[in-house]
Amino acid sequence: MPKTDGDITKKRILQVAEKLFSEHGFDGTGVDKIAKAAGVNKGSLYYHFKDKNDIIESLFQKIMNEIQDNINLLPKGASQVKEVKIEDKIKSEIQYLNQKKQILSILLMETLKSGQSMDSFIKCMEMVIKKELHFMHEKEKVESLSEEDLQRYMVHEFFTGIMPVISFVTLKDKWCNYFNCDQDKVLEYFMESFIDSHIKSHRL
Amino acid sequence: MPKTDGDITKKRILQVAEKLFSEHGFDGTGVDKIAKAAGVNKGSLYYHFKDKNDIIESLFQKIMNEIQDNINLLPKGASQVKEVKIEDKIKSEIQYLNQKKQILSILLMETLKSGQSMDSFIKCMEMVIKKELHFMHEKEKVESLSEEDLQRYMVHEFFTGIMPVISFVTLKDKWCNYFNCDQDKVLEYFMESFIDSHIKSHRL
Amino acid sequence: MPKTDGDITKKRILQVAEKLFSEHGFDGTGVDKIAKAAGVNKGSLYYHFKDKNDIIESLFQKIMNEIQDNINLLPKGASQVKEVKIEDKIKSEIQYLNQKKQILSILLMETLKSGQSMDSFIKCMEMVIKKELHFMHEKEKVESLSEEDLQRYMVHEFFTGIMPVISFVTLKDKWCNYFNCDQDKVLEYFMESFIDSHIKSHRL
Amino acid sequence: MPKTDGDITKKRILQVAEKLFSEHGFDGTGVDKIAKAAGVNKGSLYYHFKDKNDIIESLFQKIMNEIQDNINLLPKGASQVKEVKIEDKIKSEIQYLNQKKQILSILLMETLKSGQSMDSFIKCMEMVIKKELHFMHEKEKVESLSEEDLQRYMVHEFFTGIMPVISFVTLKDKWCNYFNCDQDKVLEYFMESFIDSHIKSHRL
DNA sequence: AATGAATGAGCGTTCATTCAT
DNA sequence: AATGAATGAACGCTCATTCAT
Repeated sequence: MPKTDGDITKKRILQVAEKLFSEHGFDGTGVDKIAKAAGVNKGSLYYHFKDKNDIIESLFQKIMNEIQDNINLLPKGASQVKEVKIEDKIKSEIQYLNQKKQILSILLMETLKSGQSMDSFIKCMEMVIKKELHFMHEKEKVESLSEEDLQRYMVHEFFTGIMPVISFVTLKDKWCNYFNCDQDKVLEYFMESFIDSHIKSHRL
Repeated sequence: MPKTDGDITKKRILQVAEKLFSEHGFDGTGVDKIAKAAGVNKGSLYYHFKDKNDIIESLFQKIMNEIQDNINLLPKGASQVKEVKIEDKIKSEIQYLNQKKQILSILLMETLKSGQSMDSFIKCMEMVIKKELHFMHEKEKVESLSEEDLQRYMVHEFFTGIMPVISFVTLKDKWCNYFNCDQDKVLEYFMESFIDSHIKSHRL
Repeated sequence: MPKTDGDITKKRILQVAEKLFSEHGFDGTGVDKIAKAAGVNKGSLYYHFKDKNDIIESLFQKIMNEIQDNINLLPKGASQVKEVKIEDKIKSEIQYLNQKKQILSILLMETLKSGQSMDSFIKCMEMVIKKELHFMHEKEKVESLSEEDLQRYMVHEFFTGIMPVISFVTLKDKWCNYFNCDQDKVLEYFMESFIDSHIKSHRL
Repeated sequence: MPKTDGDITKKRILQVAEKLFSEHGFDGTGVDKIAKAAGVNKGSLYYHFKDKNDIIESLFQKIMNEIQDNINLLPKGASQVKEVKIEDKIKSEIQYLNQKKQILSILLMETLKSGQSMDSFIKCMEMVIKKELHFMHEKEKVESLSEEDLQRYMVHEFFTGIMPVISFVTLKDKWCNYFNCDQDKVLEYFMESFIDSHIKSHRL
């Protein structure tokens, strides 16, 4: 009985799967539970996705496409880099990644498994860093970078720029819960720290 | 220090479990596989551990105890903070965490699951940071810190100090594989970055 | 003779189903695979056939009808029994059955299942034998046969006449593959054997 | 709760599986049904067999071994070929194969599927024919046969000797049911036919 | 301390079938 | 006449766990 459009069903499955995977991990989430939570029959789920892996891969593809297409880390209202205060820029970046924290958790969890060749998290973050790079500097400058300088830049941005922020958005809830402290305070502390460490290192 | 056969078996199970959990995640690793890889009977495994959870919890306890007891981040040969060059100190820290990267991956993976109350990774890192804090400063100074300053310090150390390093040790293999680059080079780049960002922020 | 699109679709489904059933058995062939291989929608398949069983039954009906209507075991060109050399007659019989080997395999497989009441293979072969009987002898002679003599004849023809030939057409490919030998050679050997055994028994 | 010996369980599973496979085919028989019929848990079944295929393969192995080891087609009491009347020899052969009709049906059904590389039925019958060959003739004579003569012999024995008998034991129940006739009568008719055709061809 | 056997619930997946459009 | 979507039962198989020996 096709009461609903197929694409809507597919979207609902993806939404629910993203939530459940981020809550219990990929292996910890049964297909039954996804189907039930999405309000669809298990067989129907397999009409839309060839297997369980296809679900997580669709999720990966979705975030990749979104980064590729939509990313714009400027705060709303601003249209040029120079107009923006660094604090606002970071805040808006954190805000964006915070919206994506579910899929980011999943990506990170899966990439941490050393026994499989998954590297979507790195691939994804590579895109983010390169987008940012092209966004902040003139084309010629970027293209004149040596392979080695690029790697140096990537390592720097990934491990001391991206990872603190990703850790923050994916772990801040548990952090606040564990230390029984206020989310806003922690955000404030994190901003200070991040500016003092990673951001300062840019300006030198 | 295992004296009986039973303790040896138990130790072997834990070793194997740590390896497998870090490779395929907790939920991705079956008890059968642990038993087979450890060369013990499945029933025997249940003689030593009450259930699968007991295995991972033993692993957590083990790393906690180790941090509590053994941690000494001074490079070999040095006995006082001032004698040590900051580069050597970081290197020795990375070396130590690198040895523990399996259990750290597991801890991080499990803590990333937002749907369960696991926070061992945070608890563990709290211990590391506090050890370090007491190690670097005089007792009175530490105890005179306000609750707020402590949190500020914790946030700073965790997100911009610990997390870059943990990310590095747990992801460097995949990073090098993905970018097809040399481990030593990446370590060098990371050290530079880390000193330039987190470490510089200490000295200001 | 299909005049409408629907009949063409139906025919294509039957063709594909015959192929797939003979390759993987009835239970080993999914409706999805038939539909996909036939290039039709699964729902469409259920428009033409009420269920999966209906497909195989249509196949059975088709071969029954064909035997009833078309069978003519005389080699082309000949119009009377006496004109035909026995070797040619057998060859043309084998040729005919060889064309039908797919459906024959299916019939045989299904009839071998002792747990269900299917006996289409026997029914089908009964028709073949009786056709042959009427074809070779005068009507009165045939009708004068006692019930017992008929059974004796049927048993003889089925088990020592039909079954060797059916076995040959349905298994010769695997035979040649297994013994790594030439199809033509095997046909030659079979012809000799068959003439020496079953056919000789006719003439005595 | 290991109340019964493992080997007994395994044997019971094989027994039941043989029955069910011969009744409904391999694909037509669910693992659940085997387990239930054998009175064991499904999980237990998978303790003894690595997968469903392993069950059928064990069955194949069993009949192979049996043919290899035990086959003795002489009627009880006789110890030499010459002492035995041909009728008795055939009868005892039919009797033996009749005991094995379940596995023979399975073998034949599976080998009839042209889409898979299974040829156990042929392999099995090859063994039977070769055993028989060595049994009937002196060693030197057998070994002096040319490759071609051997193939000729194999084809002859398989298609006009073995297949009629196999067909008889596997289909006689359905035959009698279909024609509503007596098993003993049909056996009698078959014996006559078989002697008149295949057996006569030996003596010429 | 260890083993082999068993258990039942759940896994991911495919099945034959239905039906509104 | 055909399609896409859905359904629920069943599939083959693995899971964590138990227990008599």
